[in-house]
Amino acid sequence: MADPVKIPRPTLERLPAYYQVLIALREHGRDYVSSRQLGELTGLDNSQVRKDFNHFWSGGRPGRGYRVAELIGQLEELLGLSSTTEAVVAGAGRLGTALCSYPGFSALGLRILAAFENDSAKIGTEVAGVPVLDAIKLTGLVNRLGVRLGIITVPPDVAQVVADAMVDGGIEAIWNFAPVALVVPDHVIVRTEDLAVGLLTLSHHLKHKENPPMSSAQPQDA
Amino acid sequence: MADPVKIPRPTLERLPAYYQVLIALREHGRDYVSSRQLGELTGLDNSQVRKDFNHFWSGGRPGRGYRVAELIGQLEELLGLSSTTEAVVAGAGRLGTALCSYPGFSALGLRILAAFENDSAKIGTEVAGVPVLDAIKLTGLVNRLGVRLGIITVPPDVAQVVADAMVDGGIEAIWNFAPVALVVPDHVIVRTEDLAVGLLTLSHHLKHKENPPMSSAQPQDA
DNA sequence: TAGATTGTTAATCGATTAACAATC
DNA sequence: TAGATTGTTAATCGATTAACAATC
Repeated sequence: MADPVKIPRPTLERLPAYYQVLIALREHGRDYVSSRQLGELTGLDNSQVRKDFNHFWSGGRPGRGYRVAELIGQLEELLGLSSTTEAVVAGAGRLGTALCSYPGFSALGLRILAAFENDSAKIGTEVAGVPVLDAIKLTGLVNRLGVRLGIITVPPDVAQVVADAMVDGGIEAIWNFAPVALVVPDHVIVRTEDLAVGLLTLSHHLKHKENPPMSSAQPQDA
Repeated sequence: MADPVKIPRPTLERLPAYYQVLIALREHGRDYVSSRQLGELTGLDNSQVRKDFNHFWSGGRPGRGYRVAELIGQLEELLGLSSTTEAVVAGAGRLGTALCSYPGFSALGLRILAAFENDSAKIGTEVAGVPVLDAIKLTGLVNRLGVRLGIITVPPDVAQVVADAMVDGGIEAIWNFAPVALVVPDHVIVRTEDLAVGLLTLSHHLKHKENPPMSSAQPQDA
């Protein structure tokens, strides 16, 4: 396991894009891919592609490029896709259920064990095979099963309470979809997925029509 | 309107956080706020807070700070919140309907006019007051109403087709929730909201438990 | 006035891009 | 071998942080 890998955040956030492109390349039967091709496919500089990979791996073959299967394996190892991550969802509203049934997650190694709700009408039902349980059971179940990741899709005003319950149960990472800054102990990591950021970025660009925001990649065919 | 404002992306992405905190401060009846307080509330450096604001406004009062109401007004103007942005959603699945009923959007000036679907069972229904229409009508309606923003929540394999239909209708900005890189003309801006990025970032951190990802702000009370 | 906090310049830090010798 | 592409160092660029005179 010994893994002192320290990846810069910008690099880390680009890795999923490489991963998706590589999966597609593998499906097309491609054996090797060069940093230049990968750069075209993701809209990134080829020099940056090489630099990104070299943060965790230097297995490219000069003159040939990277072996697709090998690179995928490295990324899966690094990103934790080689093992399953179990998670619980707090909130079985529209967003919560959308996440429970999001098809891409299983391929990314995410397994949602249960959703938690206050609304008694929903308790006892199932969403896409995920049982909806009473919110008061959250801490206990998380603790008992040793779940490390909690996903929050409840309204903003109760998000902190839910986060506290998760932390009590031993959750180590929180994926927060409520637009609030959560207060958690230092050992717990939080990633807030604030839709307002995306929306406001777009409406700002719409208003001052000029340079585009991120991810306007111009992929070409492989 | 004359607005040659050129805001660096990192700054632009922090503005929504300031905005949310400011709204909360206004509700608490606060008149003034300093860059130091704002920094504590958002987890950012106070120097950075001032620098961010000075990209578009230098209306702070030395010795006092920023007038909350005034700053909110500036942000609303800059981010395009002072006017409504009309949008359509392609895909009335769980994620599409979740977005249609997302309560925070109206406060951000977003108005979803319609959702579009292929599934005839859903066509003709309503989601949170938003009519679900036949997908073949997308281009026509977008064109007729002059809608500028399109939101894509369809499965990855049809996302490009949907994007093309939007572009044909005259859409200028696409908020893409499908994990694919869309190919669009230069004048159309795309923001892809890829959940894989968030998930993989978290699972990576979980695996190599170390420094936390973004937005672990430690807000204090105002 | 004295104290606080701004706007802005300068110093630091880190990330991106360019360049190229090493090597398949 | 000749051609291609890597890994890595150096150069550039831009963003963050520190510092402070101006000013309310």
